[in-house]
Amino acid sequence: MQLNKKVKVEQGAEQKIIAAARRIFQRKGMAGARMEEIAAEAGINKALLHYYFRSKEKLFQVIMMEAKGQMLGRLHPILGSDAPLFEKIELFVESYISFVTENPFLPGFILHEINRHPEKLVNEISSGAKRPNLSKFFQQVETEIKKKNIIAIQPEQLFMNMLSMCVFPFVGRPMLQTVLNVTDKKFNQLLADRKKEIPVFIINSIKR
Amino acid sequence: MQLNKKVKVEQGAEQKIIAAARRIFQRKGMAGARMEEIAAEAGINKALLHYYFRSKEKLFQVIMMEAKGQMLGRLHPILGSDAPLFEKIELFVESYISFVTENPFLPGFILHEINRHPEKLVNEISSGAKRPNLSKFFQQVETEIKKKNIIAIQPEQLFMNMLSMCVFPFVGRPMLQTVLNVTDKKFNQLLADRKKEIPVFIINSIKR
DNA sequence: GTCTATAATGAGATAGAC
DNA sequence: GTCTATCTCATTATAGAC
Repeated sequence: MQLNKKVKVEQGAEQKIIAAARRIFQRKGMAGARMEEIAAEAGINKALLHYYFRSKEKLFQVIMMEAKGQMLGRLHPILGSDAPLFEKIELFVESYISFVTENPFLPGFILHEINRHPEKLVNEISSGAKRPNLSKFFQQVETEIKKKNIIAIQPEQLFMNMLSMCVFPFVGRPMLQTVLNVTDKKFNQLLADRKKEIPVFIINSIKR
Repeated sequence: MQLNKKVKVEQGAEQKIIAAARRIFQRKGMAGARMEEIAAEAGINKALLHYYFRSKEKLFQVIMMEAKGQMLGRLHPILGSDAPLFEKIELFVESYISFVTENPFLPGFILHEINRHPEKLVNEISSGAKRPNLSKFFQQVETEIKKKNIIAIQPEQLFMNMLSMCVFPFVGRPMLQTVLNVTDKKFNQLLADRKKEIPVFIINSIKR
């Protein structure tokens, strides 16, 4: 009895569609993506898209839900952990940059789509992923300030700085690379270096 | 002889169109924008758009060129000036945040559109604005490192950190505001505070 | 210059054969 | 399940009156 014979290497049509839709939607957004293009990318026919996912909107929802879950799902496990503050910062930066390196279009995609629909609040966060909770991290920051281990800083500002430095270089890559006038290779190296550089930069800034 | 009688308050159709196109394109992107919508926003007729600008593509080019010029044009005058490094950082952050506060959708717009067209290199930078030149700034950083006034840091990393912290909170506002769970008012306050907070954060980090 | 009406095209969705 | 052919509608673009 050999079940799932072709599941591994040669994925089913549904999975091929999702993979293709992910690539196209993330690069071009809902409005810019074409069902035709997604079908081609998946190596199948346009009609088949509608067979598996009734409409473009439905297919988009699948991709968007997955995306939000990935972006926000990483926050809580790390920031809510019991690791000491400096270690936590290192873990967070390392983890987030690794993730975005694998999914460079994901942040820009989410942000663009949210801007397009100011009405739909972001609150339906992946309608399943637990709402990110930063309170643990914030408390930790406050505690370290009281203990005079770090300088006074609003935890919100610290978090913004951290996330900004991790994510923006990916979202803004084309602009940055042009302005810095560096090759792909060199830019990739800069990005990789940031896993170590950002924690140092942050900790230098806040420690007493 | 009163020339330009109505130029001030009541702008001509062409200017009304550009202003409307700016708002719509920046929020929804090329693919998401509708000529109908731009016409309505400008308080005129759809056909008139085509009278002034032959096509949607042409109108888009106008807006995009302006946008790139604004984003990149601010770099050189500040970073290329003769101000001392720390002062320059303060000036840059102050100026860039002020500008993005006035044009919150501009960075996301440019970044999204560049992603949609990986083919067209960004090199045609506003086809008129002088190519941003960071060499002065970079030299200054190197000098201060040699003089042991600041710690060793790659100038590129410093610049990325600076720009990231200034721009990302605007691009990622919806996400950040959800995660931080704060009101519009509070978030605006955080953004305003950053004009002072970021320079302190950066200088704390790099100064010896 | 500005409008209304309409043509032309692009793209999502469905029908029906295999 | 998968395809080809087709329908339908939204949207860009033009024609032509005023």
